[in-house]
Amino acid sequence: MAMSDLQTDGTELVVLSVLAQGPQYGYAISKRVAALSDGAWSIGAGQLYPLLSKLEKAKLVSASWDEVKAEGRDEGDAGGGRRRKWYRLTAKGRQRLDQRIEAHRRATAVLERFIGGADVDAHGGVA
Amino acid sequence: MAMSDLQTDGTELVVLSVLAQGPQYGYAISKRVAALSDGAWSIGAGQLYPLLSKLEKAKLVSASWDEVKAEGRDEGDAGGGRRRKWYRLTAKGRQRLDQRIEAHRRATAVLERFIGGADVDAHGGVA
DNA sequence: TGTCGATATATCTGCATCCGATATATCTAT
DNA sequence: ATAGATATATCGGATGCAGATATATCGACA
Repeated sequence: MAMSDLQTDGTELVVLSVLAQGPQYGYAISKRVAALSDGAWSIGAGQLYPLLSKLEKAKLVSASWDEVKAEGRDEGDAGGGRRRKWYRLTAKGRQRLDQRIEAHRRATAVLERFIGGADVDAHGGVA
Repeated sequence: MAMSDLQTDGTELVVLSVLAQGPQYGYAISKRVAALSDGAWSIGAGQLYPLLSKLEKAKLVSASWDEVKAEGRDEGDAGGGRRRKWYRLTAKGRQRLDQRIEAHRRATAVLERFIGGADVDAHGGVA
């Protein structure tokens, strides 16, 4: 296992986490990421949709287009455009998420060993 | 700022951390990473040397070849091959390391918000 | 003496990912 | 009518990862 545990698709972990809180459609996912991170993170469309496709092919999520009420729309949702594709986590996706969370915690713990050593001002000469 | 804060060269952070504990040459750095991570991580030569070159060009580290004692070698070092290139952290490199550490801590804190939500079994149907 | 494995540095290259740009279309508000 | 937000999707340049390859020295063992 190479160093890449630190990174290997951090986006996947975040998207899977959002989906663990309930079904969402793509655009809402990107908004949720921005909101939960206070604008610090953003997932662009060019990254999100390929990722969702990949997750769908891997059966980590299942997807379905919603019924479009062309007119009507009596409900109070001020919501936007139609043609929404909803994604929900599969059991397999939930397992993957748990794996990724555990891998992340392990990687963070290991990294702390490196950082901990570096935090202390323990070096001699600085050129 | 995109999601890539989570990753953006985790290798650089690790190498800089190792160098913060004192000057090292390339091969020793890769061994130290393996040792400190209990073999969980490894930095291949194909990744390490280009990175060290990059860090040197960016003046984050300074490098110098050691004097080779062709014969002699009275000291007790059982050490291996010659032609060692030693790297040491510069002041600029130390600053970069501190930045990277802080960025990592921020990113980890944000990620915990996502994971924290996902940790709780708070989703409805699993397909 | 001869060969093997470890030490040591370095480049090349295939693959995947990141993410800005582009395309299309609908809905809301002014 | 026009602009901006909503919504999905693909393309392509830039970058990074990591295995393969190349070269050379040193210690150990038969």
